[in-house]
Amino acid sequence: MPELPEAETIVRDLRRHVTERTVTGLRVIHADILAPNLSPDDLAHALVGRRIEEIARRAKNIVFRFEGGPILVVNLGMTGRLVVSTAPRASELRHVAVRFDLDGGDALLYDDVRRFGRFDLYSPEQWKEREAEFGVEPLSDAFTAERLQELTSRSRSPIRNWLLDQRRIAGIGNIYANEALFRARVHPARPANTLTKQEAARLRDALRDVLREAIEVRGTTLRDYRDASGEAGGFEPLLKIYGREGEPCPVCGTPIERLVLGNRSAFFCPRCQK
DNA sequence: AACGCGCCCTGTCCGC
DNA sequence: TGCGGACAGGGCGCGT
Repeated sequence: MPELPEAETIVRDLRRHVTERTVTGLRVIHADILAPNLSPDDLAHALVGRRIEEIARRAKNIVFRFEGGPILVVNLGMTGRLVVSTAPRASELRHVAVRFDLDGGDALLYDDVRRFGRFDLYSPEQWKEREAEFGVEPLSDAFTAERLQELTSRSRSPIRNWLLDQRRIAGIGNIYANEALFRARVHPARPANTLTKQEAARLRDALRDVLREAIEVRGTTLRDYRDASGEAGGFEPLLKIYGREGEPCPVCGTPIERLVLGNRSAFFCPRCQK
């Protein structure tokens, strides 16, 4: 997915549309997106008749807190969408996996072509435990240059791979990892523990800048991502490096190159990124 | 224990 | 027009 900015956009949209609403019915069309220990009946029993009290984001997850305690955590995988049924674009959904009927007559739809997404149900205690496994939120005050330097110093992984591990920094995916490394002028294959203090500081700032800018324009749509109204995000034209193999580097004009790290593409300028 | 890899699944695009 | 292969915002479980 949907990385941090896209999940954040959806959370903000859903807060307006479905907070304080009660789930009056629930239909699971594709049960394979449910966690292995979770049946459609379990989900319905836990949530039907309950009011959504709060919607939040943690890493790339969308967290629904229901009255009385149950917490539904939705990870959108690569192609998951959460769209309100009254949006004009809702009729374009072709792969609805779960439908939440809401008081008032409309519904919240979960659509997912590839079905890599996942629904998990937790008690507050269980979620507290699970949540602790995620790393620092990059937009929080806790994410300082010193913290990043300290974290990177303990790994020899290529920095692009390192950034994708949700247990270290939460919410970074392949697009924003590549964009931030370009802005920080750090080569994606650099072992994490070789970053200098200055490079770590630049990377910290670059991550925060790119995530904030992407949230500002409601995320990046390459193919599948949509907000809660079914609309595309606006950051794709603002990508400087991701998906731009062969195009001139926007800084120096050198053709952008692609390499594969850990089975995923990394894009970089061979001249700007050391 | 940390890291890399293959896999889950469907759709699209590109070259032949 | 059809077909095979590569590739896609993620994350888990496995083996080393």
